[in-house]
Amino acid sequence: MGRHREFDVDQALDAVMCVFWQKGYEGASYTDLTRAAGVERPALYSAFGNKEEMFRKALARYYERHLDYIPAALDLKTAREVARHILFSAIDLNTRHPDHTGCLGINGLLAGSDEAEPVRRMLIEARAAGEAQLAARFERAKAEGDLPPTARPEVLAAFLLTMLHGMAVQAKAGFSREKLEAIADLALAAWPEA
Amino acid sequence: MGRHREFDVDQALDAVMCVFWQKGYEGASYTDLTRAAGVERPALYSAFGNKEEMFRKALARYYERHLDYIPAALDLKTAREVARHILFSAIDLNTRHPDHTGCLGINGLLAGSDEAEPVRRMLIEARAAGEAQLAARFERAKAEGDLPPTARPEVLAAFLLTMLHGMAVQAKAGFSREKLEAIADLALAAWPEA
DNA sequence: CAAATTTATTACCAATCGTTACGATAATGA
DNA sequence: TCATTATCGTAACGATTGGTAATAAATTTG
Repeated sequence: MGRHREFDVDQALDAVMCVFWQKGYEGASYTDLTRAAGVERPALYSAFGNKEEMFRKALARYYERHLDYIPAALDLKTAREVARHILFSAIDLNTRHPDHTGCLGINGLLAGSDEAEPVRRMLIEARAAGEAQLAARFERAKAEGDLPPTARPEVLAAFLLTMLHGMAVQAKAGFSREKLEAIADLALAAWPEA
Repeated sequence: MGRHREFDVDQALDAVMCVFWQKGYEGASYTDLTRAAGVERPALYSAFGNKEEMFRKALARYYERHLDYIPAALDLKTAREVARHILFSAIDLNTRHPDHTGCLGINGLLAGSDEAEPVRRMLIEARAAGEAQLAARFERAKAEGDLPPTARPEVLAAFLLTMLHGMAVQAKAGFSREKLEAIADLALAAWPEA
């Protein structure tokens, strides 16, 4: 019963996700968001809740649509393949869209007013969850003899994420895909051999 | 002639620098800045100009007070020593102050509204200048036989900065100094030997 | 001491922030 | 057809944003 929605909620969520991607959480105003979604303000509220919940939904979509290369990478055979796949997939993600470079999960993490701290914590926790997945995968690789006994899985996971986030920063600073790929190759040179 | 300033301009600049460090450019409001500086709003304007100019001055101070380890590192004997010194100095800087972790030069770089784009460009240019210095230093190292003939100085500089900025992100996410040091050691393992 | 000049304080400005009443509109069920 | 129900766009809310006039206080110069 009642009137039907005139806009596509999924499409609107994609649009606001891109705005958050480009400008971060606080940098994205409702004026930006409504313009991108092609929908007036109250429609966004009824569909997604307030700004923080809308960001949370956009972040979830980002993980499932654009960070799906991470679970895919975890299924690869060796730790090195996992690392290589993640690095180069991230480079592609960080540079493919010229109007929103870098990583949505990082762009809003570094700074913000006190009001935005719940969002920053949300991003920090999401990052930590990914790190834990990686560490577990490398732990398994070590047990399987795929990494040397001296390898420290949690350090390898942290190192890989550091490269990832560093490249996200460089991408925001305008680095080309080729330059990032050269960096990733250098990082892989530090990867321990079985 | 005229009345004297009742507050220490240098001290006030240090205070606002810390606020920018913690919250980024847009995340720092004048309410935050005046409270930190212990000075009313018009006094900040008369001393530093508007917010953007104040940030520029704070950034300049940050470079000369906290990023002075970079020019110092450039004078070291070998490229590896340069890299090592920069990495570990950055870790110290990123973790020494619990209330403003990470790097001021990065925290405001990733995201922001359209209004803040001049500041983002300012930070991007400052980053690029540092990268150019590093690349020149490693070029020299290659000429001096300190790096192998196959080494690519500009890639090494970019790699080092990627690690630096990645660690700045991790520091914002709460990484400990010990964890960052383990990561830095791993990065140095990728460094080419002469 | 008086004039001149600079700073400090208070109060205010227009604009924008995130959020929400409200009445009009459209689709359903009786 | 008519009442009900949900969504629409408009327009406004109070709070806060960066930025200033206006005035009081303080110090130097004549």
